[in-house]
Amino acid sequence: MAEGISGLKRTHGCGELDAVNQGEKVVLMGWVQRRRDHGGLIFVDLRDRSGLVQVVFDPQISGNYFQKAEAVRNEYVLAVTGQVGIRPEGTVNPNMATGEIEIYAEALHILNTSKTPPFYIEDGIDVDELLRLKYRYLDLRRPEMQQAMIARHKTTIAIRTFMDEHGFLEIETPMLANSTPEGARDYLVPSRVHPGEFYALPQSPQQFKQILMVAGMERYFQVVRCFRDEDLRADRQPEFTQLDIEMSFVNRDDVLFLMEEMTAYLFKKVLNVEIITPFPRISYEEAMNKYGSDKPDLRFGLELVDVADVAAESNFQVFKNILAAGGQVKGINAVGCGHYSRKELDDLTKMVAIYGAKGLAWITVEENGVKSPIAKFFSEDQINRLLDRFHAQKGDVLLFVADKPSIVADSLGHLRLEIAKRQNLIDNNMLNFVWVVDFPLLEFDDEEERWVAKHHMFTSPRDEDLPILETNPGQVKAKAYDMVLNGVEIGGGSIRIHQREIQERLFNLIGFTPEEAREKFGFMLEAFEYGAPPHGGIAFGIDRLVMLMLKKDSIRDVIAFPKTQSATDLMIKAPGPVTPKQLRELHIKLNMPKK
RNA sequence: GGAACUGUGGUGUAGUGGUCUAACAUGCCGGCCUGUCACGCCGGAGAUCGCGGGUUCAACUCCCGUCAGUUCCGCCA
Repeated sequence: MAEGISGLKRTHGCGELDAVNQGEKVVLMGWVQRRRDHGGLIFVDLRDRSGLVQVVFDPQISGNYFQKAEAVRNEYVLAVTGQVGIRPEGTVNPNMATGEIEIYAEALHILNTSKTPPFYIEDGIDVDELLRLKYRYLDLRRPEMQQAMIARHKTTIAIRTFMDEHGFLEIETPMLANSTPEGARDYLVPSRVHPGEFYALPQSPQQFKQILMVAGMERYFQVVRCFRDEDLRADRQPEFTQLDIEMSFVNRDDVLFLMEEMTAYLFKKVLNVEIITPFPRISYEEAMNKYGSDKPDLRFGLELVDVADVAAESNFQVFKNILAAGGQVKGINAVGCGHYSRKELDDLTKMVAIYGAKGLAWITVEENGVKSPIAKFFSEDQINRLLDRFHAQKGDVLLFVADKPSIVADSLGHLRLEIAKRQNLIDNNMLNFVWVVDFPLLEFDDEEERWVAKHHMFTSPRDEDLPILETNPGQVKAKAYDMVLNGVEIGGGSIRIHQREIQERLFNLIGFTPEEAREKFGFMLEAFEYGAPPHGGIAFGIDRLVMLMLKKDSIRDVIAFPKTQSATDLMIKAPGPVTPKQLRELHIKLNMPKK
């Protein structure tokens, strides 16, 4: 049934046509979106990447091709030859970009037939993710997915243009690299030539880009795939694309200013949106204190407020005990949630329990006074001070969590987001950029009982903190920075260590023996002795960036072939078994758990 | 490693222990129709209710296990 394309040359995209093309003879090629057979007249909406156009089969004009059009079904691939015409009075479709015109078909070639697809190819479908991923080639035919791929393409093109214009070189770094200590699990690749040895797919080209600075490349970037063998989330895939950047002879602000300029350029090029620069900066400490998060969403208020002083004066033993043990008592004002039922408050309690909070105390502000299970532990004056501090009005409810600082921040930080969502406090059209700076260099890992790098171990401490590096590691701040958009971390980087002596001190601090340091990073320590320039950089998550640009909820919607939460590809069925021969060549013997 | 939600014709859903011999919409197939655009009208086909076990006189429905998808916690320098 399918016919060849011989002698036919496509003249236009379906969506490119317009009233100005009236009278033109065109050849269109595309897929059948829908067929409406009226017996004596057949309409076919033909779709290609550019859009839709209505094709009319009329026996007077189409002759024998009319009978052929009767056999056409959804997703058939057609070549239509015909004339562009203005639609008759009263038949214009204002919902269609090409609704003023239609194509009077003079010839029809069926280039291919199609089975009935498992789901209809249109935007806004409500279909199981499993089906979409199994039939990804059909899912990707949907206009919104095509738009996502186009936006992604525009983003990377704009990145390359901007970087080129600012003196950056795109340099490729190896995919087959080494497993590194710290950080995420590596994807390993067995070496056939070196039995028992493995490459690792890069989690990021961190070391290579720093070596490129030592190598005098001065300004490097790369749009690069990175791999992390960790569990997935809506915004985390095992392989993801990073815009990796490194620059020599710069300080922190040089990097921040240039990256703001680049971000504004991208949003202008891709979305035609003006971004105001410079972006506000907020310290890690302030972000954690006010928003309970190192990636605060500043599109709304609902700041966290410390009430330790009032709690300490009260008779509420639960709060007092936690404070005595070094904990915090903080709260937020859930504005307008005063009507919440006991059940709704219990649901919020369950929500904060996810983040480790053992309870949620509440004070509801009513017409005359407050209602609260904990009010009896507070004097009237103490209650009034609390209400003042939160600017609480009638109809509000104050929500408190008392626990160790990390749990208070985590639970109230998420509660803040939840209340904002419920109360519709988030303007979906707002683009709120912020730099989070002055991260701690290190954090203490309770499990391993040692200091670990918060960003990574090549991040430079602030110069003024160098003297206390060994004596008070917890107080040392890093020359690190994250770019946050609407509460999502889209980029992170730092000024790096470029001196062997400081790098060795850091390795030592995080518990590397000199032997381990030499074994894993000897090449870097050595390179630093050959005139390493001061340098720093940043890496952006392109998937997340495009996701936010397009207001999608998952990076899967901006990745052509993403994986499911269990890290499988449902279309190609990866991962899969390999043959015994392949295993033998790799000197690998499987040791599977017995079922 | 853990928690929650979901799984019923191709698709999306309804059905919470017994006329369920599984309903509705859409899609699909056939017929009619020259201005539709989610075309309309008439007719038809299509489901061992994810899989395995258990409880019960009786299970789509309750219980246990398991698989898959999603969201989240841990994890993600």
